Amino acid sequence: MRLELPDGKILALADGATGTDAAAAIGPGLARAALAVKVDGEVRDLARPLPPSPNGQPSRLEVITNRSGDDALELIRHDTAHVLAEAVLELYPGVKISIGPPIEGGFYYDFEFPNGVVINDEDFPAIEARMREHIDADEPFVRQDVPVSEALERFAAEDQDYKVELIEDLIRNADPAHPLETVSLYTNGRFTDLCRGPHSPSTKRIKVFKLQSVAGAYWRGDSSRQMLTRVYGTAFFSQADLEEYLENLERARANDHRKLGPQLGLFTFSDVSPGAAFWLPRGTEVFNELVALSREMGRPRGYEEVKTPQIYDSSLWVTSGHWDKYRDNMFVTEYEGRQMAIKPMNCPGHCQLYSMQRHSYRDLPVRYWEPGLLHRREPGGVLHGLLRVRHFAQDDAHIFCTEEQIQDEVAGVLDFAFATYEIFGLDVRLELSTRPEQRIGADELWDRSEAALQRALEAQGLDYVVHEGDGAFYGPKIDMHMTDSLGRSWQLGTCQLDYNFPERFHLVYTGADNAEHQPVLIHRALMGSYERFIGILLEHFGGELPLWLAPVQAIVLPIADRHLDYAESVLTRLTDARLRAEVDARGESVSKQVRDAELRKIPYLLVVGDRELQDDQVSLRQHGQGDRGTVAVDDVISQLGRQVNRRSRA
RNA sequence: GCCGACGUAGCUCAGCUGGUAGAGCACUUCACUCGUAAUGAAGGGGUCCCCGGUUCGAGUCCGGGCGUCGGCUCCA
Repeated sequence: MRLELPDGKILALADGATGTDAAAAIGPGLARAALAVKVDGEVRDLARPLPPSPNGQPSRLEVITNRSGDDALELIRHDTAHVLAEAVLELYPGVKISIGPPIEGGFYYDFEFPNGVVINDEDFPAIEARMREHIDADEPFVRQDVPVSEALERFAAEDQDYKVELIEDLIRNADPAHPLETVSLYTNGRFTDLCRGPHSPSTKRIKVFKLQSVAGAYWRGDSSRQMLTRVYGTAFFSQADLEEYLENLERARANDHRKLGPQLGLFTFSDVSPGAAFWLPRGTEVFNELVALSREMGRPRGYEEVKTPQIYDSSLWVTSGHWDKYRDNMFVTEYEGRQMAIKPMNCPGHCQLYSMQRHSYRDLPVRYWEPGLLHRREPGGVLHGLLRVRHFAQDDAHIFCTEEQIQDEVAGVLDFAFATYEIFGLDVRLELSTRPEQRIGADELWDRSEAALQRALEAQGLDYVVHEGDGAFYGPKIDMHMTDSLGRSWQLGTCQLDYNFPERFHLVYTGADNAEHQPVLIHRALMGSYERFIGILLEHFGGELPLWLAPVQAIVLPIADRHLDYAESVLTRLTDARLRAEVDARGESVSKQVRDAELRKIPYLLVVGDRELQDDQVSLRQHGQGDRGTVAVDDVISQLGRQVNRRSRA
């Protein structure tokens, strides 16, 4: 067989040659360092025969070593997961093992511990020590392809119910034309696991590893099933790499908005209202700037601001379908014998508002925008700083349009979204979510809606992934996602196409034919919730918000008390120019004032002393950039003003 | 909601095996009036998350609740 190496050379080997043979043929050093081979993109064990190339062309072959980056890390992390299971089985007799894949940054393994056994991170040292023994023992990973019946018997005999279930599912899900005959098992030491592979040659290839945390995780991700104990860990080829990884994690934690927010005096939380932020004056400034941005950008795009009630009769929620599907997640109240609910979303209110007017086709699209306050009864376990709250405001709009206008409107929403994200330099990922199992409306309407959204995405040549079944109960949607400081993904914007609410609310417009027609509804939010958006922004900027958004844009630092009057006069001029500024009047040393202002990440520090006072100047210092020299007060004001007006990011 | 951990001053944390609470920062006052990342001294400040229990005695042990954190499930 012929193989093409990364440098373009062609390697000829006998048929049936293994990955080991290939590595050895290239060089003895490589053979020693080899962990696996990658053939036409598929990572395979060294010991396995290389697959015949599909079309007579040479297969592309790459030998994976510890310098192969993620491919190599994934291998040893998967190896480490096996060693973890091996150690846990020995230390906790009766434990049932389920699955243990490599993941971004590490691996996990899920266990069911025997009754009454609870483990936590205090148990890690003992488990790690046992793992270390197996690694030092240099146990080879041996692959065996065995008949399914044999595998089933084996795991049933060991009471490994989860493995039995996995094999049974593999059998069930196999292509009927090619029923499953064998499954692969990997053995290292006395431990054998059902596993697709691949693995490195032996446990000795794991250099450094660390168990990180335990967590609960449902078997097969199904909340109606057994909760297992998941142990997370990671592995690297060197101690230095591990340490760098841990330091990065630590740094990311410093950028956590839950830390930055209170630190910068933006918001806090209190037990008296879990899941709802208390916005301090500085945070409220930031919040209001974002609302102003939405308003300012929406106006020329034809959005009209409206205000709708917070609390509605349950009949409205029955009409919208929320009463059936989401009542448990709404705050319900009652007075004067009427059942009421606080709005968890704005759409029913906007539909109600639309329905109370007459609309001509000439008026469409109607675009109602409202930075509406919403409350959702989120279960306690899901709350997360500003990113998942019970009380929040959305930059929510509802577009009522004709079917012919859908393409343009969705395109307009996407343009608006990208224009917004561009201001902050945010990269978003697009997801198209299609009809969920629990839904309202005819399938034919869903067909049209999904197709329309897909066309809009493709017309603009945008990259997106499809999430089957993740749509809203009333329509499919395009979601825009961002990642937080710890790599978790959060939805910001959404654009949802809905034929259902217009029908349920009997929405109409008068067409050119003087007959009544039903409009289509587009739900959209771009920042998502202002709360979540601020959380993401704080992490994105590491707390160093751009000048236009900074809660305090400039602080005047008097060198001595005799400069206080001058400092105050500079402050007045800054404030008159609509800049958010302060004077540090504490009488501390300049060094101390500078330090504190830098820690508060205030963009500009204006130091004033005898020299500046004389010439109507300030000594300008920019956050993180140091001294910028002496500048006339008027120049500072106009310079900052320009920067604010441009909403520049620098 | 589920699994695990945690909950001490505004913040960050210390408080060993139960004997009635401590530091740094912040804050107040006084002195210093200072030229770009911490001037010094003194002082005020705590239902040790809440409710029960064990005990002569609970911040510390036990049970329940609430909240937070890490995950899982969910997220209109």
